[in-house]
This record gives sequence, C-alpha cells and structure tokens, in this order.
Amino acid sequence: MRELVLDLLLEQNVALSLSEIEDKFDQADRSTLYRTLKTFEENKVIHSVDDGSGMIKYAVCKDTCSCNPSELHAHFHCVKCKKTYCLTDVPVPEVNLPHGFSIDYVNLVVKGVCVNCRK
Amino acid sequence: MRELVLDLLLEQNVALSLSEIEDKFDQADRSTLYRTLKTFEENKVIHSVDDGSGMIKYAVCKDTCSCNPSELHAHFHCVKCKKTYCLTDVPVPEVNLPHGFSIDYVNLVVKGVCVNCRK
DNA sequence: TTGTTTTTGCAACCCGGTTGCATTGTGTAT
DNA sequence: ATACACAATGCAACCGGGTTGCAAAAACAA
Ligand SMILES: [Mn+2]
Ligand SMILES: [Mn+2]
Ligand SMILES: [Zn+2]
Ligand SMILES: [Zn+2]
Repeated sequence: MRELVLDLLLEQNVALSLSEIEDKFDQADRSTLYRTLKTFEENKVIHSVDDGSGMIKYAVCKDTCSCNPSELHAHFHCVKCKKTYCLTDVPVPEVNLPHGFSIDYVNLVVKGVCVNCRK
Repeated sequence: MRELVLDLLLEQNVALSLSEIEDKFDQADRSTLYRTLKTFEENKVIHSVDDGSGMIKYAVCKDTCSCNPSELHAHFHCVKCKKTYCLTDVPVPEVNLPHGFSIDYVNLVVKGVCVNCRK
C-alpha cells in the first residue's frame, strides 16, 4: 500500500488529500491510507499542506525540501478546481514579529485561479 | 446576542473561535452564535482567520481593515496557549506566481510562542 | 391588535480526521 | 518447515467543528 501511495504522489504536480487518494484506489481502507500518510510525514518523505480547504493535502518532499523552518515554500490553492500546488520557488517571507514572539513555522497560502482554470 | 458578541470581541486582543465564544456565555446556542458570526463577517464587521488549528477564529476589523486583498495582514498562532493574534502591522507579502496564476487572497500564518507564554 | 419579518433554540446531519481492536501479513530465529 | 514476534491492514465506531431545517419566540410595522 505504501508503495502504491508513494508512486501516486510522485506522479502528481499537485498535493493530494486523503479523500482524493482514497478515490484513486478502488479497495483501500481510509485508515490505512491515513496511517500511511502519517508515517510518510513523520519520516519526512512527504509534507502536509493546510490550504484552508478543510482537507489537509500531501506532497512528496523534493531534494531541497528538508522541511526546515528556514526553507519553507508557499502553496497555491485554486478556488476553481481546488487543486493545491507547491510553489517551491516561492520561499516564505521573513516576518518581523512584535517583541517577545518567536517563530517555529510559517504557513503561506495564496488563493486564486490556476493556469489550467484560466481560460 | 449580537451586541454581547460584538462587545466580547471588541475587548479581546486575540481572535476567538466559535467554541471559545460559546464558552464565554452560559446559555447561548451554538447555532445562534454561528449565524451571528456569519452575519458580522458578511457585513465586514469582523474577519475570520484560518490559523490551521482546525477552528476558525474571528476578530473585529479595525479602521484600517477593509479586508481588501491589498491590505491583508498576517496572523500569529501560539502553539502553547493556542491564542491567535492579528499582526495588523505585518502586511502579507507580494508573491510572484508562476505565469498564468492569479491572486485572489493571501493567508499568512506564523506559528510560534507568544510573548505571554515566553517565560 | 394583527400580520410580517427576524432572531433564536433545538436537533439532527455532514464530513474529515482519528482511534481501538481483531485480523492478516511479513519477517526472523529455532 | 515451524513457531513466534512484530508490523500493516480492515472495520467500525467515535470525535469535534461546522452547517442546516424547522418550528417557537421575539422584534417590528401596519
Ligand atoms: Mn509543498
Ligand atoms: Mn486579523
Ligand atoms: Zn484550478
Ligand atoms: Zn501563547
């Protein structure tokens, strides 16, 4: 199962949700896929994206993606097709916080219309 | 009810979730509060924040907050106390998207430890 | 007072995420 | 080959935030 899920994610150019992955396989159990994704994430094979759609999306980590706070990238969520893209070329910005606040992680999600839906 | 909710939100320096608002009142119905928040949001009295905690937070719009895409601000979510602050001084950055992508909205959430939890 | 509109309360539903537990499968040592 | 230990899977149920339909109550207007 893990091999199948990993292969599926590798051939995507967008991040997939648990439900979407579920739909790609005819007879796969939701909880198995759920735990597979959790395992992948813990082992830094994939990273999760909270695009605000209510469903967490997952994408494979590229070579450059060590998921360090210093090298996080932005994500794009298309409001039409609901697809979520990794903007690996768009690093999250430096943020000047009020005094006393410390940063662990930055989530930058851009919402709009993707190139495929722009016709 | 609306007056009470608005007063509550006005005296906060953080954004509140529906559940948190529910807890502040002893005998208020969840759906009433829910619809109150929706009404406020539609009328641009408050704005919602998706901080990735799973609960949408709400905060009153300040004078400068017209909720235009051009003047959105970042938000800070404390991983310890779970409070979410409006960083009204931190505008969301310009983002250079791949060709063909258009921007509707940008969500920038910084996670870390807030000044109160930093002791 | 009467009729109309808005707000509220209640209950139920939806859906993604999550978990407990028994079953199945895999891998290893004897 | 067998027996055991451990990991992965399937199933069912649960959780919690969000959402909705509908009838009762409250606010408004004629
Ligand atoms: Mn990504
Ligand atoms: Mn805000
Ligand atoms: Zn699209
Ligand atoms: Zn805090």
